[in-house]
Amino acid sequence: MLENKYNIGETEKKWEKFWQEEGIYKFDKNSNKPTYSIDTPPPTVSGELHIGHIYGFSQADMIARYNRMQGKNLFYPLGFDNNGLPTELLVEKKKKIQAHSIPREEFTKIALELVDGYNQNYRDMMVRAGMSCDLSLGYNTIDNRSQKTSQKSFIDLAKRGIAYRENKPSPWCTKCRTSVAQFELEDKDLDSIFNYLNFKLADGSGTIPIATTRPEFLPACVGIFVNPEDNRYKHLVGKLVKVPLFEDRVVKIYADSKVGIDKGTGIVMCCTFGDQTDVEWWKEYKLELKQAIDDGGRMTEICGKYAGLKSIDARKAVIEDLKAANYIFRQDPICHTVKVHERCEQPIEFLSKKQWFIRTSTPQLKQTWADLGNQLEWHPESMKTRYMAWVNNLNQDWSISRQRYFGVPFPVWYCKKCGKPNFASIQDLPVNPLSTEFKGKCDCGCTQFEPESDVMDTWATSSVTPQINTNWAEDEVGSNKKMPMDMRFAGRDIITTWCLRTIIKSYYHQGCLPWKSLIINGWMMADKGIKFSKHLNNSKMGLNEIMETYGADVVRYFSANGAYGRDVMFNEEGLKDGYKLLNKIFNGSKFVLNFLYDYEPKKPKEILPIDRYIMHKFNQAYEKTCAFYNDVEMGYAKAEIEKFFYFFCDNYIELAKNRLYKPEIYGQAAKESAQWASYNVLLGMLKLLGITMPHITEEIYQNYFKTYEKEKSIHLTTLHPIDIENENIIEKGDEVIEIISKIRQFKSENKLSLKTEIESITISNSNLEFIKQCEADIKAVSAVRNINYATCNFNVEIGKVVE
RNA sequence: GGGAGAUUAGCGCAGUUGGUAGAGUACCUGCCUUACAAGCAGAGGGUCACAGGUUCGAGUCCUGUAUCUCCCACCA
Repeated sequence: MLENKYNIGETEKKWEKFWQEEGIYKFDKNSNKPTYSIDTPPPTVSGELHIGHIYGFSQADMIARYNRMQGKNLFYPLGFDNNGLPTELLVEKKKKIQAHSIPREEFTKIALELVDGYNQNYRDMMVRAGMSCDLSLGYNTIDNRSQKTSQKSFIDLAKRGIAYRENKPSPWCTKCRTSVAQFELEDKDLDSIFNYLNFKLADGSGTIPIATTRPEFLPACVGIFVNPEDNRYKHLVGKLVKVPLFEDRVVKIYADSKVGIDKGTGIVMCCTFGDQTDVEWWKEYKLELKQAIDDGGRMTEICGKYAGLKSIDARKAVIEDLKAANYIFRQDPICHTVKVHERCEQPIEFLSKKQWFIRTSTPQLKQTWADLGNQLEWHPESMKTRYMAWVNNLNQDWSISRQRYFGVPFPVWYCKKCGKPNFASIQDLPVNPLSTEFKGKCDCGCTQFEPESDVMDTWATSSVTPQINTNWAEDEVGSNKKMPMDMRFAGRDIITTWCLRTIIKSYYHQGCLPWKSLIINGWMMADKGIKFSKHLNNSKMGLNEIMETYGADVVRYFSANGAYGRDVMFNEEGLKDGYKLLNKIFNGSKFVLNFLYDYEPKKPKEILPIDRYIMHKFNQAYEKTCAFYNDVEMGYAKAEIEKFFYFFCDNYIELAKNRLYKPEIYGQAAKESAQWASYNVLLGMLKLLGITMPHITEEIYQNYFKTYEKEKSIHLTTLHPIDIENENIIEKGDEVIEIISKIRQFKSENKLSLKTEIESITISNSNLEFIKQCEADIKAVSAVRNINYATCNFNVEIGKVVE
C-alpha cells in the first residue's frame, strides 16, 4: 500500500540507493541490445553546485532514459575534468603546497586524492537529481587512462605533422605564469591614463605625437605606424624616430591601414608585444623581437634602469622620467577595456614562447570542419549556425602548450644537439619526461636530451573524451567500431570550443565524427537577463534547499520546461507546477491501485466502450509523446503526457469510479473491464512520466506493478502502446466527455454542487449507438436520473434539477 | 563593431507552411464529488517590444530601433 501522503525526500533517497545498489543503470558489456552511447561532458569540479548545473544534465538524462526504455543498452558515463589550472590552484590552496616543490607524479597523486572528495560531492548531487549515469564508467582527465589517451593523441598528431612546435607570441598571464587560450580571456574595464608623448625624428626635423597607455613598453618599441591615407603624416613614412628615454635606439615609420586616423593622435607605436595588432605588425613587417616583460610580469634587462620592476611600477617610473625630460605634453585619464585572464582577472601580456600547435585553420581544414558540422545531427538545428560562423572565422591554429607544472605532460624530449623532438613509445604511456629518461638515440646520433617541461592545455585532453570512453589508447580496432558515439550534450557557450575541438580530434584520429548527434541546451537564468554565476552567488534558493523542499522530480520537471535549447528563468512558481503534478500522480495512482491490489491483470472477454476509449486515447498520447522525444523535445513530451494524466484523472477515473466501487450494482465484469484499462493506462503513463520524474514513478511501480511486470525497476521496462484491437472510437468517446462537460458547466454556472441530481437530459446526435452503450457511466458520473435521445445534430439539453 | 537568439495574458512560457491569439499559473465565481482543497468545475484577462514595409490578410515574411542573452572582433 502507498503511504497516505507522499514523502518526497525519504522516497527519493530510498530509490536512489536502490538504483545504485542494484546496478539498474549499469552498462551491460555482454548485452545483445543495441548500444546507445553518450559522451557525457566531464564537468570541472570547483565551487558550489547550483540549480543551473542540474538543468542541462537533467535534460540530457531524459534523452538517456527515453532511449533506455526503447530497449537500448546505455553507455552513459560521468567523468570529471581535473587536469587543468583550477585543480592545480585548488590543490595548492587546500594542501598548502607549491606545485613546483614536489615531483609532478606526487602532485598528481595528491590532486587525485583531493579531487576525489569533490567528485564524490558532485556524483552524490547527480545521483540525488536522478541522473541515470553508470558511475562505474567514470574517469578523471588526470588519471592514467586519460593521460595515455591524450599523450597518444599528441604523438599521433606530431608524427603526422599535424601538431608542430613554433615560436609564437601568444596571450600570457604573468600571475599564473602560463600562456592562455583566446577563449580563456574576458573583458574588464580598467582606469588608465592616456599619455601623449613627443617622439623626436632622428634627422632632427621635429617631433611627432604618439599616445599610449603603456609607456613602460618603450624599450620594446620596434616600429611606428601611421595610416597611409592620413594626409597629416603621409610624408613621415620611411623616416626614423628616436625612442624616448632610449634615444640610442631608432625605429622606422611604417604605413598600415589598421591604424585608426581618429584614434589617439593617429600615430601608433608597435611594441613586442602590447596587443594583438602588435603581433600582426611584427609578423607582417618582420620587425625585431624585443621582450620587455618576463614570465612573471617584471621588466627585462633590455629595459635598463627599469629592469626587475613590476610592469605597473615601471610604468610609474617611466612616466616620471618622461615628465622630467619633457616628453609628455598631455595626460588624459580614461577607462578602457582590457583583456584579462578569466581565472585570475590579471590583464594579459603577449609573450613569445616555443609552443605546440595543432593545425586547424587552413582553408581545406576549415572546409572539413564545415563538412563534419553538416554531417552532425544538431538539436536544435539552429545551433549549427554558430558553429559554422566560428569555423568560417577560424584564423589561428590551436595552441596546446601550457607552461604549468600540473597537467598531462608532453611525452617528448628534444635532442640537445639538433633540437629534434623524440617521442615516447606508445606502450610506455603515460610518461612524464621530467622524471623519465628518453631511451634511445636521436637521428643525429646524439644521446643527450632535454625533456619538455610544459603540459598540455586541458582542452587537449577534454577533446578526446570519445577516445577515452571507447578505449582508443588500448584498442583502436574496438574503438573504431564504437565510433561515432551516439550523443553529446553541451551548453551553447561551448559549441565553438569544446565541441569543435572534439570534432577535430576524432576526425584526425579516427576519420569520423565523435558523435552522431549533438544536443545543445540553453541556460537557466537567475532572473531576467542574469545568468547564474559562481562569482555573483545569486542563487535565490540553494540547491539543497530546493531538493529538500521540492525534490529531484520537481527540479527535473522544471528543467524540462520550454522549447529545447532555449534559456529558462528560474522561478519558484515553476517548481510549484511540478509539485502539483507530483501530488496528482501520487493521489491518482493511490486511488487506482486501491482497486488493483487484489487484481491479477488478465485481458477480459469483453471490454466496455469507455475503457476501450481510454486505452485508445492513451495510445494516441503515447504516440505524440514519443514523437516529441524522438525530436529531442523533452518539454513538449512532458507536457503531452502530463495533459493526458490530468485528463485520465478528471474524466476517466470519474467515469469508471462507480463501476470500480460497486460491482454489486454494475456487475463484476464491468469492474474487471475498468481494472484492465486502469492497469494498462496507469502503467503506460507512469513509464512515460518516469522519464521526467523517475522517483515517484518507481515508488508506484514497486508498490504494485513489479509483481506482474517482472523488471526489477520501472526504468528497465520498455515503452510500447497498449495492445488493443484497432477501432475508430476516439471521436465517439470525446463526445461522451463533452456531454459530461456540458452537465458540469450547467452545474457550475448555476452554482450547484457537482453531486446535484438532475431529473433528465436529452442527448441529440446523428449516431447514438456508442453514447447509449455508455449510458450507465454517464448517469453515474453526472448524477442524471434519465437520459432521453433524439436523432439530430449533436446537442445536450439539461432538464430540471431534483429538489 | 560583426554574428546568432529572444521580446506574446499579472507571472513564467507555447504558437508548425501567413488565415478569428493558446495551455499552465495567479486572480475572480462556485463546488468538501466515498484519491487528491496541494483538489474539482467555470469565468474574465493580450495594440503579440517599438516604428515602417510586403500582402486581400502579419505574432508569423522584410527593413530599421530599443532591451536582454551568447559568441566573435576591436580597444595605440
